[in-house]
Amino acid sequence: MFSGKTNHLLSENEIGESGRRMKLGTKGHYTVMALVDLAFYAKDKPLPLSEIAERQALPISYLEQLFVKLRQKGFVVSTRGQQGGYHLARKATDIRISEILEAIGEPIKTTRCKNDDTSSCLGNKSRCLTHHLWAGLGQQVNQYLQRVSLADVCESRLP
Amino acid sequence: MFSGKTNHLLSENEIGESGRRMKLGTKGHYTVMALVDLAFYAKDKPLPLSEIAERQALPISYLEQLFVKLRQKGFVVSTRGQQGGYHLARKATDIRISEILEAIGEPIKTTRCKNDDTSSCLGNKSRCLTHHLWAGLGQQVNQYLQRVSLADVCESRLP
DNA sequence: TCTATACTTGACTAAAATAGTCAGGAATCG
DNA sequence: CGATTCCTGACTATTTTAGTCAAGTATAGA
Repeated sequence: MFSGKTNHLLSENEIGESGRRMKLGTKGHYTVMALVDLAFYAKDKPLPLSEIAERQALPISYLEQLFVKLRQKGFVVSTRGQQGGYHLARKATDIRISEILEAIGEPIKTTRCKNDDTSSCLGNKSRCLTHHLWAGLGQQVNQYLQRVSLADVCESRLP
Repeated sequence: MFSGKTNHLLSENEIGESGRRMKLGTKGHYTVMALVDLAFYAKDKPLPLSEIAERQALPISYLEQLFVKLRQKGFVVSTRGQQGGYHLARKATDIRISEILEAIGEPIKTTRCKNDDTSSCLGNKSRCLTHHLWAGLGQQVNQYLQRVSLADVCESRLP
C-alpha cells in the first residue's frame, strides 16, 4: 500500500479538473472523417450514420455519441425516421477544423496551466520559460487548424 | 460481460503497438523544464537531480527515470558520488526540443497510420483526405519544435 | 576505510483517460 | 403498424500516465 505524499507537484496555478493535454485520439479523428464524408456524400438527402459508419469503417454507436454533440453545437441537422439522417447545418467552407475539435471536447492544450498568462509562474524563472515554449507551440497548432476548413480538407487544399 | 467484436476498426495499415497519439504530458514537460534548469544553473559543476527537483518542484524519482534516457541518448553526462550530478553533454544551442521529446519517448504523431505515406488509404477517398490534414498538422508541430533549441527557450527567443 | 551523496536499475501500481459497448426509447415514413 | 433512424445515458475493458519503491553501484571526502 502506498502512502506517497505528492504535494510537491502541481501548485495552485496549475491544471485541475478541466484541462486536457495536447492530443489527438480517435475521437477527433473519427469526427473529422465523418464530417468529411458527410460533406462529400450528403448533397441533397440526409445521410444516415449507418452509411458513414460502413464507408469509413467506424463503430456506429461511437459515431452516435459524437453526432449528439455536433448537433447540439449546430454543425449538423438531424432528420429522424426512415430516409432520415444528418446533413451539414453550415457551409463546409465555413466550418473550421478547430471548431470541430472544440465541439466534441478535444481542444488542444499544450500548457498545463489554467490561464495562458504567465503571471502565475513568478518566482521560478526556468519554469516560466518553458511555459512560453508550449504556449508558442499551441499557437502554431491552433493557427493551422483555424486556417483549414472542412471544404479545404475535402478538396485537398491544405496550407 | 462484453463480447463485442471490434474488427471493423483499424484496418491493417493502421496503428499497432508502437504508434503514439499527438500529446504532451508531464513527461515531456518535466524533461524540458529539467534541461532548461540544467542549462541555466550547471555552469561549471555537475548539478545533482535533487537540486533540480527542489527548484522545479518535481518528484525526484520520476526525474531519475527521465535522466536515464537522456544520458543513454547522449544529452547529458553523469558524475556519481558526492559532488556528482549531471551536466549537458552538448551545447544548449545544439539541442532541439524535438530531439528531447523523441529521446524520452514522447514523439508527436498526429496520424494513426504506421507509415506516413498515403498509399495505403487507397479505396477510401475521404478517409485518405483527413490523412493529409493530420500529416500537415504534424509537419507544423515538428517544424516548430525543430526550430527551437534549448538555448532559445532559456533566452526566451521563440519564433 | 567508512560513510554520505548521488546516480542506476527495474519492478510495481493507482488513477485517469480512452475508446468504445449496450440497452432501451422516441420520432417519422411508408 | 413496423422498419428505420436518431437519441440518451449508463456502463466498462484496456491503455496510458504519472508516478512510487526497493535495492543496488560508484565516488568523494573525512
